[in-house]
Amino acid sequence: MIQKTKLMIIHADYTITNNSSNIRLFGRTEDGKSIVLIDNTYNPYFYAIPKKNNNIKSIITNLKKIKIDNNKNIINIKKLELIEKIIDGTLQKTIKIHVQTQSEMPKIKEAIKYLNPNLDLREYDIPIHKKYLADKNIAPSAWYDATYNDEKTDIQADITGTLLSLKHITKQKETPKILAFDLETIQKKEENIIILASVVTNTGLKKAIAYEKDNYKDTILVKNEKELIEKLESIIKTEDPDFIITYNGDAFDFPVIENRAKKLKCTINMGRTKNPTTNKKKGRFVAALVEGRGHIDLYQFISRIMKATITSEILTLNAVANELLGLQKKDMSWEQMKQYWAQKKHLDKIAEYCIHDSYITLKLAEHIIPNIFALSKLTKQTPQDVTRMTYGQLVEAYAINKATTMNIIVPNRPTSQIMDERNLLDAIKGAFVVEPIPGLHENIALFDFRSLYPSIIVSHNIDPFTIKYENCKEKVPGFDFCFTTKKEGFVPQVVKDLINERIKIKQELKKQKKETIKYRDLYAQQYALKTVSNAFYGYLGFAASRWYLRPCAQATTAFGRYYIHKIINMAEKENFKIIYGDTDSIFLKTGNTTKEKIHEFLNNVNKTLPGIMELEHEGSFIRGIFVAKKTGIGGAKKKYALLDNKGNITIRGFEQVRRDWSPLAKETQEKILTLVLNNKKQEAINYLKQIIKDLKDKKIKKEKLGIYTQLTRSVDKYTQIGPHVAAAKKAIAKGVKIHPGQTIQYIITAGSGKISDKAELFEFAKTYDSDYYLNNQILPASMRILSVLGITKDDILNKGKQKGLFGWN
DNA sequence: CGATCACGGGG
DNA sequence: GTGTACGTGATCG
Repeated sequence: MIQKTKLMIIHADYTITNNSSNIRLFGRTEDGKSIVLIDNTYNPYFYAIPKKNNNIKSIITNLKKIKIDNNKNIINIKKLELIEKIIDGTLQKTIKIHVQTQSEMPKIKEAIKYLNPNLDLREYDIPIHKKYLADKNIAPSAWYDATYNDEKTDIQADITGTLLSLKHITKQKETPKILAFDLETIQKKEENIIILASVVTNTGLKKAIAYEKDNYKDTILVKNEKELIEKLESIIKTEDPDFIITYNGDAFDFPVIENRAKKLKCTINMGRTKNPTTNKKKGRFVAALVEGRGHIDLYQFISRIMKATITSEILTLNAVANELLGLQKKDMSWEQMKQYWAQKKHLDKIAEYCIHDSYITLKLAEHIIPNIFALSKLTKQTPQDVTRMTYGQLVEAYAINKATTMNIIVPNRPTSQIMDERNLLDAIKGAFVVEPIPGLHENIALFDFRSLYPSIIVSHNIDPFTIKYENCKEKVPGFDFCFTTKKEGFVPQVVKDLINERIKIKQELKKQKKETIKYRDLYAQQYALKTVSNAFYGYLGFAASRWYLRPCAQATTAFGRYYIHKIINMAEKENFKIIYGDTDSIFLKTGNTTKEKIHEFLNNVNKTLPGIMELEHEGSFIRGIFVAKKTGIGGAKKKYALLDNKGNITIRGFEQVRRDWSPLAKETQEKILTLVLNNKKQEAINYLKQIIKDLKDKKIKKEKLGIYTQLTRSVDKYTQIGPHVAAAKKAIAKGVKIHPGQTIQYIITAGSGKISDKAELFEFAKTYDSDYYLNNQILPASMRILSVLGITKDDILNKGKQKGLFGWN
């Protein structure tokens, strides 16, 4: 029976059943029902472009004859069409080749290549469901009016059916059902075993699952770990969320579940289809994909996309939730949890901790999902895909969609050979960098170009089909070519649309009240537009790019260097001192300059800039510390810390917060940085001296000196014996069992020889090596900051002035 | 010095 | 679904 509904599409994929192609659209209806609509009318296709002088008719006749014997199944081309497409800027006759299923595509492609090697094959390397969304102009996470035929399938959903039609509608409210879960684990032998889990939904569920008894709140007690996993699965199935949310679930929670499920002999399926949940390799990462729902791993999205706008240097759940929401995790250290579990005490505290983690993850998802949806709509990728895409991939998806609507054939992905060739070329000359003047500076103004590279691409019409090598009025600085402004190129056109759309939305944004849904969504939209337009330049010069346009990338950075130079010259004329400049931003020492003067400077600069280019006053700071780059050639590293008049500290590049540093080194660096930025230089020095004294007097607690490092393999597989390997080897000799993948804690003990000679497992360490912790941990971490204030190691160690304050030798 | 190994997130 | 993706610092040899 023909039915009608309004639905929000949350996920899409492609399957082959009974040798026919199915696009599955998963969604949620207006009245909260889960729905799956299947489109079985769409067949995969690709293009074959004949050479200009080829006889197209005879090519088509030959193609029609293709018959491949594939295990008694005869494969042939389903349909051939002769159409016109834009290829390399001009309209050309093109053969569109439809096939039955994606799996037949490579075989037919082979056959065509064999029969007619001159044909240029295109668009065979775009996943089918992505092509479908581009062709039909369907955006996931948007709302549609659908008509469908009611039909039963084996997919778990309130409504299933065959899609008849789909029409986009505007709808403001988007409230998908989301569920966050979290695991607590303990390392046992080579494995992480699950001790507790928690689930929180945006419809009010808040539960922990445990299998050891205690006085819990909001906790379901099951018999064992296996039942815990099964309970988690069954809760997810009953709750039937559109999105499963985790924080680092790709790399941790899902692989742990998969491993344990295998060991405990149960299969795990959190999805809507009959296929089990799998962890798929994607390059050096693993993605945990749940069929029929989206698995959104917030960490993936934050570390790839939102990192650029987050001030925190570390991206732990605690740091990110604290910055974006003001929420913090409950206080419980890793060691503490291990102890509770070993003693089977305070397990209720672990449950509380775990529920709170899920809760924070859910709140973070509610905050971030508008951004994910906006990017999803813009690039027509599913939210699940968007959260795992890099900038380059987002640009590529956007460009593929644009090309499709403009009747342009998408260039192929480069072969690995071509990529190697591209990588062998000299690196494209990058941005201009003014080395920072090291030290503590007062009254700093930060200026940056609004979307420098996109605005250069548009203002100078940078595109492969607008390049001119003759009759140039204004050449690209340092190159012998220019770009004609007579006709607009594909790249500038696409980038201009993105920029104009963003300007429109930002104007609309001004009219809206903050804290409203409308405001939130518009903000997310402009953020998505900014994300994609800013990434365009990088994509032009990226070796794996379908639109690899080396001269265009070169021209873009050349103009970038030209304009930043120009600003610097203008600033110097105004007697502003340049503290640091990089790519699109400069830090100026403003001294006693008034706000008016600063704005006058800004206006003067902007009058000289062409097209849509614009310099902005990003902010002023009362104090900042800048560090010269440590070594050699290449781009300078961003390394500075700033303090604004509200007491906010922005830190860039002091990324020493790693687990292979001792807590003492981390704490000391943090403390010193805060003191220095608050103009308490002497206190910082005193603090450091006190730490050093305590270290020498053996007053430092052992816990502050432990260093965590993972053994990635068994100890006999190492060619280089580092401290962690040496410590492990000694422990094994004493009968301790250490497994590959285990993270060990060690201490550098007193003694002589190499560092690794002195490394002992935490539990065996009776002493510590003050010199090591001083010279290899505390001093490097602290001096990175103090040295820019002109303080030397000798000043700290009181060398040369009075001999050994605490009797070093 | 170059080669090797680890970090990131999670627990 | 054909993506084997980074960029940087510490220690060994």
